[in-house]
Amino acid sequence: MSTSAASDPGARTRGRPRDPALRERILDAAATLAMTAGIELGFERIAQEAGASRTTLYRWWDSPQELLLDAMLERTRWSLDHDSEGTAAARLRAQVIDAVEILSAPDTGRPLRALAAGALTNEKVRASFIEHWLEPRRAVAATILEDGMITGEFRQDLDVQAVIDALFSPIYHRLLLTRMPLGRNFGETLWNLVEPGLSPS
Amino acid sequence: MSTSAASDPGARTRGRPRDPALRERILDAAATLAMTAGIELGFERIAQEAGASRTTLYRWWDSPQELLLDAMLERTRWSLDHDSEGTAAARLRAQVIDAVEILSAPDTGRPLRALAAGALTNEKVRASFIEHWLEPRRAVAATILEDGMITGEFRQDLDVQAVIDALFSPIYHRLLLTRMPLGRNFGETLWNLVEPGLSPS
Amino acid sequence: MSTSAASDPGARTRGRPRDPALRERILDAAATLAMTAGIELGFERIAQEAGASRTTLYRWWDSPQELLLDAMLERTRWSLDHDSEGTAAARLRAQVIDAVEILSAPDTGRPLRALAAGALTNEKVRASFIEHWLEPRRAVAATILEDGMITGEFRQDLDVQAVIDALFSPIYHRLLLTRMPLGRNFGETLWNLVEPGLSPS
Amino acid sequence: MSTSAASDPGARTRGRPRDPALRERILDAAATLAMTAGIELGFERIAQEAGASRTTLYRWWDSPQELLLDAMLERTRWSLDHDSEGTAAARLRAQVIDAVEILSAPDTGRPLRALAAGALTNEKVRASFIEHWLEPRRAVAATILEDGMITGEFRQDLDVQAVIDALFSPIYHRLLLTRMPLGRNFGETLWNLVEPGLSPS
DNA sequence: TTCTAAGCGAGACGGTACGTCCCGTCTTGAC
DNA sequence: GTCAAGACGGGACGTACCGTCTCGCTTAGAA
Repeated sequence: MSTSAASDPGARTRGRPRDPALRERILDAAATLAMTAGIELGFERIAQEAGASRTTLYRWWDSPQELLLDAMLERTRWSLDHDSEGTAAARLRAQVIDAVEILSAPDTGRPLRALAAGALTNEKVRASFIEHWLEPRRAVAATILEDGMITGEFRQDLDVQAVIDALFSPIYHRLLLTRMPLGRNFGETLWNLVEPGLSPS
Repeated sequence: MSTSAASDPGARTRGRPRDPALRERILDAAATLAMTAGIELGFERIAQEAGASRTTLYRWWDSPQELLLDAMLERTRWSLDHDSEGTAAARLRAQVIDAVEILSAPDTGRPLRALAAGALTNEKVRASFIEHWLEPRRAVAATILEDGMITGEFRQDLDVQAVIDALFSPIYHRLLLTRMPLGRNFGETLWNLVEPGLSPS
Repeated sequence: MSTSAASDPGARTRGRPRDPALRERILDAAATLAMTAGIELGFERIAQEAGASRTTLYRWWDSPQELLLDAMLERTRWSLDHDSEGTAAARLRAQVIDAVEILSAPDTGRPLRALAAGALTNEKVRASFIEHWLEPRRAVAATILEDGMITGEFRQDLDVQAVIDALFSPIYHRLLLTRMPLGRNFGETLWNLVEPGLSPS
Repeated sequence: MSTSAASDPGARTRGRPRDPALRERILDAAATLAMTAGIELGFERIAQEAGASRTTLYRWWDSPQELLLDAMLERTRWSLDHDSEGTAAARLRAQVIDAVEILSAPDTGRPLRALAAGALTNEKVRASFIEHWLEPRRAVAATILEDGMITGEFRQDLDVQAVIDALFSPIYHRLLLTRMPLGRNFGETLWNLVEPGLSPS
């Protein structure tokens, strides 16, 4: 149910059609609540905030966090598109810096905390979160890394996943747990630290 | 109240003294539940498991997660002691490998997930978790790094906190979110990746 | 909420309609418990006895005693109807004897004790108890008394409320506090005692 | 334990003697609380108010209400002494008027409500209440009535207990349940109403 | 003086009921 | 078929007292 945003356009169904505006209101409400209020996200509150019925939420989503994930996915298009020009190093560096920038913004970072909390609590949420949020972004980085390995810009024997972990997980770590400053330069610091390990010989 | 494990030895108080065996039973119950069952940790279940009264738990802890943190702190002494011999690099490398080892063990990793979930939900839990779990371990690594910087083994201009993030947060990331394999070699891979960024020029 | 037994017949409301059978089961449970067990009446036990959820009781009543009052009001129609034939004296006398009879029956008297205990503890219960239980019955007696005063059967200067007190409060007193025998003749004794004070000159 | 105010004077016991001042403070606290606050009387609050330990209260009384009864008995000596001069009618009339006066005073009436509530809830309290409070006062009235019956001032066939009920229970009824005005004249009204039923033929 | 019994305060502990919150399911009527 | 409204069972929460207990300190008479 969740994250199946599209209702197949050709599907001519009987009965009252789903209200698209309502869906938007619900997603908005979830995003707003996740940003302003704390972590406590429940169908009850979202429904109230959206002026919708709780029943409706249950019809379309299995948990508030999956709902929130839908909201986040529609509202944050970050770093799924990227330049294909320049060196692999430059492109990867830009990715890291972008990530810091976006995750430090409250309207992305805050809901992400709620999402992460959900992922830790609920296995299904975790799977969705990885599949629809983390993995697509890791894939972009992976592509760049593999490009660089092919062109010889990077070492041939890199463990791609480990590199991605080293570059990006510190950002999530600071956002979610330590709350250390996520300033502009943190991305650069991180890159400078890991970059030497990428170059050949 | 929580994490104030210290039993003031000279404190001759009036009133019935606290039952130490009971405390142990409770901490055990929490640790066990956190390892076997899922994340859902509640005073109700812990009390039942420990054969204690729910009221008693409320008397001593503010939340199940703080209770669990106490249990973890008493049961996991990991990496607060470390050799002071060998090169800084070797000692730091050992730290990373140790961390992987211990966090991948179920009786540490599982409760840690519950703890992290609590930290994301409850600000007070987060503070305690950082103060009593994360920070002491980061401090050890920080000391080694600073040693290496003084002896010239590492670059002078390292951002110590960022280095620690790069080395350790990937482990937590895999444990908590991606659940990618946390095998023996992951520590080494990580170290090999970051190490070049530590050496001077 | 309480004692608003009225089901507005025309009220076509949206939402799932209230289950009338459930309501009956709850009232029955309360009445039964109040009769058999002691005074300790709690939502917990009533819910269990009725096979209902505690939440449901809270939805409809503010206290177990108000619930019980509802039950009593629906089950005891005593002395709200009365003959309008015969002398005022005869009718009043019948009222008193009736009262003794009914209050000495366990299925009315026992719950009434619980109700009175509630009325002493909880101001709201007291108000309801007076409004819905005591007052309507006093009103009947008052009407008879006033009839008699108009026709000259009784003295003109009677303090109606005081007469009612003298005639009926001894019954409650015996039921609730002294537990002295509430036999058939007690009503007659009482009547014979007070009656001389009612006649003119 | 309760209502055994006197420590047998000859009893020379070992050990620390009971602190009489403390006992007074506790009784005072109970009386004060019963007068000002509502009905909710508990050992917890009394102990706090009296600056005593809860344990101490449990040592000496079985329930807060029994404690309160002790307090009332020591503080209210009402109508246990009475004139033995004048006609029986005059003396009985004075008794009724006195009762109204005293029960309408807040420092007697309010605690009495708490006491009555306890009597309805707890069988032991009820027994004590009747034995030490109600019965002694009824006995005085009974004596007067019997005097009058012997002298021929009253009818020979009176049901003494019923007469007492008719005269006094309305006062308790108003105090405890209806809260109708308990003014000066209520006693007289009551007397005037019942008195005709007492005189011979 | 020392011993011993009791009074007393402090506080731990198990336990019960409370009233609330949110959850997930259901049943209805309206669109 | 969608949606709002709302009843219902259920579980956990955090709190308030309750009654019992185990301490240590104190106060006395008895040995």
